Amino acid sequence: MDMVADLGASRLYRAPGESSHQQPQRWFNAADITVAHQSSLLKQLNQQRRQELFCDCSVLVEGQLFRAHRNVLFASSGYFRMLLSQGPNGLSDSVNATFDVFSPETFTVILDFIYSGQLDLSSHNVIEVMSAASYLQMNNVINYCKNFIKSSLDISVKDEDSDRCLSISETCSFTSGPGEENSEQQQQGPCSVSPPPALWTRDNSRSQSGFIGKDQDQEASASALTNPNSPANELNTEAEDLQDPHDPLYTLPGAERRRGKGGTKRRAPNSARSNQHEDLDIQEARTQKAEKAEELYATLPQIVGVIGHFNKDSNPIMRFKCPFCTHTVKRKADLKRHLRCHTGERPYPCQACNKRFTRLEHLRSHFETIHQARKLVCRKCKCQVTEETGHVVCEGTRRYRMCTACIQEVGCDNIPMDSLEGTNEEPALLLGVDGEEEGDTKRSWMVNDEDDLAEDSGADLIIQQVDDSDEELQ
DNA sequence: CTGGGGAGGGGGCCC
DNA sequence: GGGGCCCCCTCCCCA
Repeated sequence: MDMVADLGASRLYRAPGESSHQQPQRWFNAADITVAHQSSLLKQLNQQRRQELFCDCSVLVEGQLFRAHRNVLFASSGYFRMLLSQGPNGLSDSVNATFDVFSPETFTVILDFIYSGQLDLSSHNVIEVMSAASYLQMNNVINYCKNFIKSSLDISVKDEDSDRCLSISETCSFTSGPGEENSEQQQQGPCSVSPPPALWTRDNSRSQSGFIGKDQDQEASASALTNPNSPANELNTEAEDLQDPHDPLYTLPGAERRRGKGGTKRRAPNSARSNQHEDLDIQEARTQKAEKAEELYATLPQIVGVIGHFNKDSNPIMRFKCPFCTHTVKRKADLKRHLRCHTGERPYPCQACNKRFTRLEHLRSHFETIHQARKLVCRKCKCQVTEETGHVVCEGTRRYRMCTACIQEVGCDNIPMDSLEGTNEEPALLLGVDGEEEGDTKRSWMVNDEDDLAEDSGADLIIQQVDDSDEELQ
């Protein structure tokens, strides 16, 4: 094979047996050759695995036996790296691993990915695959799952792009590195100088550039897949790598909040309603988000239970692991609560300012602080006031208290005072999902305290605990 | 630029 | 399992 051109890092080679005067010439890129070789090697290893040739590692998943090569597992999974490196060097005996925290079907997907670079994800298996990948410390698989979920749920991007909203029921298949499909594409001609990007193939044949190009994160991820030196492609050896806060793919809704909080805060409560179309889009997106979050929750119980810790008697303690991060909790209910920070679900809207919250207690706290002026502290001089001395001042939907002295100092004319005494206005209500008043339990934090509320009852404020879909209908 | 305070969010845990 | 409380942390605003 003659080297005919040197394009820096990318060298071109002429195919064997072809002279320079033969037409048409077939040029080979050095990267193409590498990729083709990797593909061929992986294929070979996969064949050996299927024929159980040279397999020196047995993995038992819920009673089903998988045979594999320990060096392949070692190179692919931080868990196996840890497991295999604990054994004596030069071990000739086969190594066994047993798992009960994920299903054989899930491990099949993982193993197929290890040996082919293709990850068969669907809405039905993505959570379980992600959880298993997290357990096995396979960062690249986690990232693919994140991308899949991100594109399906569109959970972490506030500006919902309807073009990118994929149906979660669609099946998706990722190809990483030198897969068969890749190599086919690469041999299309001499023009392919750079390595082909990772394939994102979907049933509806969404164009890869169209999808990836809209999101730099995804683009980075795609290039990382093809670049063996990319940090995202490096195999994880550190536990903390599982949730890298600097990982561009790991955009927590919480992080989004922190970045965008100021903007949201500055926005007038009703400004969002200025554009009816925008409103409808947001409502539609919220409905989708809530539905998909529900679908996500529905898949959880079978996969998140892991035994990760031991108590003082060395008995295992069951903990529930978040499929999105390394966080574990004792109770499934706590996990469900935690998951809201990943799904972006905010089921508790404040009817006074439309702000939404992940928890009822946060809504309550917000309402009491912002709209009820429950704090018996003068906002100006911070002195303690009473129901009598602390006059409630209205500022839009916001209310706070000021002492008599501060009010006189500022000047009564400048302050919109709350005309509470003798008002006939409706007290604040907490309504149920269907718009009816809820029982005493849920009303207690707002309505039972009639004495406190008497002063604030001028607010025609209604708080509803509704789910998204209900709210959209209003 | 910096520190304090307000507001919001998340985790642990009890009822 | 849900509700609620407490605590801590982060972010933003403002003086």
